[in-house]
Parts: sequence; C-alpha cells; structure tokens
Amino acid sequence: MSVRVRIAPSPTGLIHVGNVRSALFNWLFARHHKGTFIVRIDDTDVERSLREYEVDILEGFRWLGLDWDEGVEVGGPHGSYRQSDRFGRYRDAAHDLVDRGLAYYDDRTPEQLEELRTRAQAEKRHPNFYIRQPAEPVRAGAIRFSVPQDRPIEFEDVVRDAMRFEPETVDDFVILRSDGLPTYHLASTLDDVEYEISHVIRGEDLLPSTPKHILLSRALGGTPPVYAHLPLLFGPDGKKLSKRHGDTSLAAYRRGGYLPEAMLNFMSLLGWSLDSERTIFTRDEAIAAFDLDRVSKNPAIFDLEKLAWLNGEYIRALAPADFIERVMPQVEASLGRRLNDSERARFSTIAPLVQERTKLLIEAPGQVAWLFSEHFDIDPEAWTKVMVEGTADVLADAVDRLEKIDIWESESIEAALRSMLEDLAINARQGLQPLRVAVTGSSVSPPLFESLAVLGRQRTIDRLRAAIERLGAPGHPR
RNA sequence: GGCCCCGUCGUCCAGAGGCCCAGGACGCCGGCCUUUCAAGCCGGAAACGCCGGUUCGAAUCCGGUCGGGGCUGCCA
Repeated sequence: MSVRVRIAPSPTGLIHVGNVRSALFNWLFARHHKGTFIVRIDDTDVERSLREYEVDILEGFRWLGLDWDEGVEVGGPHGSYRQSDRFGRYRDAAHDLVDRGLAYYDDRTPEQLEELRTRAQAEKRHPNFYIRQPAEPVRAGAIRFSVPQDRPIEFEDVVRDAMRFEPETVDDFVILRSDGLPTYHLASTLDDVEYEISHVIRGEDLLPSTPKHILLSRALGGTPPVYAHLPLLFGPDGKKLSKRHGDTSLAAYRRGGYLPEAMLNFMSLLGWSLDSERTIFTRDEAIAAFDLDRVSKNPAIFDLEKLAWLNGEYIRALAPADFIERVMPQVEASLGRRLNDSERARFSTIAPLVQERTKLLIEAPGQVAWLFSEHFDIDPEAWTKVMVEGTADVLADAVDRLEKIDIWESESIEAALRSMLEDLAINARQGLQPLRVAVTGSSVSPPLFESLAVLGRQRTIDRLRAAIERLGAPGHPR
C-alpha cells in the first residue's frame, strides 16, 4: 500500500505549533516511506475561515521546508484541496446517506437536545442515549449520521494500540448542518476516502471522534485509514497548548529569530526520538529514522529553553557568511535603516564573535548597537560598578597608548593594553572593564580588543575621552 | 457526570522481565578556561506516582488506587 498522508489545517487563526508538529510528523512519515504528503485546507467553518490564515499556514510550511506533493497551490489529481470548493459534493454525499437509510434529518432544537442529554444523565444512562433517530421522520433540519448500535467500533491505533468504543457512547453526530454546509466530520472523512488517504496522523484530541470517522468511512464506501494519534503538546501549566500560553503561533517563532532547521529539529523531538543518544540531527537523518513506532504516548510540554539552546547550537554551526546574511535584516530592522558598505564591512568582521554569543537572531542587534550609532545607551548599573576611584587615570593612560599604536588591529591593541595593565599593576577586570563600558555602554559585549579594532581608533578614543570627561564632570563624582 | 488517553529526573526522550542501585539532552549547581558575556571542557544533584499480585527476578506483565489530560457543539 502506498503511503498517502495529509495535514488538513483549518484557517481560523495563525497556525500554531501543535498543528505544525502534526504536519511535520506526517511529512516525515511520507518522506520516509517515499509516499505522498498532501496539504488540504479544511475551511468548512465559513464564519471563521480567513484567506490570510491560509497564507500564514502555507508560508509556515514553506519556511520549515515541509514541501507537499499534492494540495492547495500545487494541485493534484483530486481537483480542489480546499473544502469550501466542495460543499456540493458533501451535500450530495449526505443526502445519499439519508436515501440509503444511514443518516436522517433532525430538526430538534439545541434546547431539546440538551434536555435529552440531561434526562439521560439523570437516568444514569449515557448522555447520548436519547440522541438517536426519532420515530417520526422529518424532512428538514440538520442531517445526523445514524450510529449502528449492534456492535462496538474497534481499531488498532498505531501509537495507542487496540482501541474499542461501545456504540452507545457514540452519538448520532451531525454531518450536514441545517444551512446545508458540512461539518468537519463529514468533509474530512469524505476527503480522506476520496483522496485515498492511507494514514491519518493527528492529535490525540481527535481520538474520541475516530469511531465516527471509521463508521462514516465505511458508509461512504471506503476503507478506514490507519490511525495514529499523536500526544498533545502542553503549555508549561500542563494544559493543552493554546493562545493563552502566549506565543504558540509559528509566525511568532519565525519573527522571533529562530532558525527553521532548529525549529524542525526541536519539534521532531516532541513525542519522538531518533534514538536514545542523539538530540541534534539533520532533516535527512530524521527522515531516514522516522517511523510511527517510536512515537511516544505521553503529552509533551513545549520547552522554550531547550528550543533556545538548540537554536543557539544551529546558529553557531552556521557558516559565518550564512550567519551574516540571516542576521543582517535583523540588525537593519532594529537600526531602522540600511547599513552602508563600510558599516557592513565592520559588522562582517565582528559577526563571528557575535555568532558565538547568539541564541536567537533577534539578540544580535543589541550586541552591536554600539558599533553603528554614537547614541548608544550606557547602562548606568554597569557604569557605576566599573567606574571607581582612579578609573579616569586608567582611561587617560589607555588613550595615550592607543594613540601611539602604529597599526590599528586587535593584536596591537591587546599588546598596548596588556603592557598598560602590567605597568599600572592592575588586573584585567580593573583595567579593561571600564574600557568596555566606555566604548560599548555595557559590561557585556563581544571581546574587547576585536571590538575596538572594528570600531576604529578615532571613535574609540572619542568615547574614552567622553567617559573621562563624564567622570570629572560635576554631578559625576569620582 | 459520561467516554477515552496518559503516568521514568523540574522538562523532553531512552528503556519493550535479568544488560538499570535506570541512560542521553535542556535547565540547575560546582570547577576549569577567560578581558565581560557566551561557547567549550570536567564534575555533581535530580525520576521508575502509590498499593497489591505474577515471577527465582519487574521501570518493564496483571489488578486496583491516586494524579494529570482530552473529548463530550448544527467548532475543528
């Protein structure tokens, strides 16, 4: 049997990481088995579905490198891969089920249904006990699927093993709403049948709906696919990951300076592992190793700290030129202007040192703000900590020595400043930190000698003099 | 309430009766390196929810219990 899998997001919001993880597992599974990965848009909820969200979904998949073989935008043998284009098809299918006695119209109101559920509970029966076909048939309202009560629904879930649902626990669910639009159950199941989906790999939240889908598949003339229900992704509070956990949209991570390859690696670790030792691996290694039998049953908490660490690993592994290319837009965005050629050259020189210290691309601009602007902020805390008695003299001494250097480069700067340390009999912390703060405005920066080299002699000396002045100025004792 | 799922370090995963007084990773703690911060290196603390049972032997099998979660809509 050839593997045909799909991801079928609903464009009712920015795609969030839970769906992305499902997409990833489907994609890995398809690629591993040389199968077909399909992207379908389940936009049966016309009220909430928006085209901009569909764009966001597809952009997200492309960003991660999840390419699809059939589906929206790329097409395929099944016509439209957007359910809103197939409403007629679903309606026909629903009517056909009614004609065959497998479904029925129901014009009961929500209040009536609620009452039936309440009554069943009061009688200690299953809540859905009375949600069955009424004795008197009607020809209006929504269409419900009639769940056969003669035997349990059993199936083998690839990750959950043997599953069994008693028929009385499955309600006669609506397949066509009274406005003639299909529900998710009908549209999704019919599409899975008609598109010959072999495996349905999705979140565990749909496990309770699976008996409905199996029954529907058969009624529709298909063979139910193999099901694999993935463990849910939780927020730090142990609840299903949702908007209230903050940034759960993929877009937030894209903008937040995460590398797609790191994101991919990280998400593949949520409910799966390549082996017991390896945490970092390439997409091809994941494809080669991926299968559903290593998918875990337990929910996974989305651990931002581990993601950040992994991202840092990937950033450090980047070729320097690649890092520069990826980080330049972030720097320019934060500066609010394009860098000129000489600034670009300066940045490129120091970029490898920034690269080592960056976990998220968006951190980089802050590390080099001092390099491009004379209006960088001086951290007051860093200043008071480092500018102690006698510091002005040290800075003045440094200026003298730096002015005498023949060739302005990190080696000569280091030699000059080290001999100063020696002559003054002070340690690096006493002698160098004040320079760092004076020049970069912070006690945290890329390595000092390289930083001064890139900044240039004149700017360096100007900043040191400004610091000396500030130290001597009224209102700035010491 | 009903149906269903899950239960190994704080977190993610490994473990499919003896290889486990439980392994890897993040985080945490300590040390080394060091011009700051990172990175790197070395070391450390940290878990089989609980109770029974099966077995010569259980993290692994069974039962119960407790705990967490999902679903319960003419949303998906």
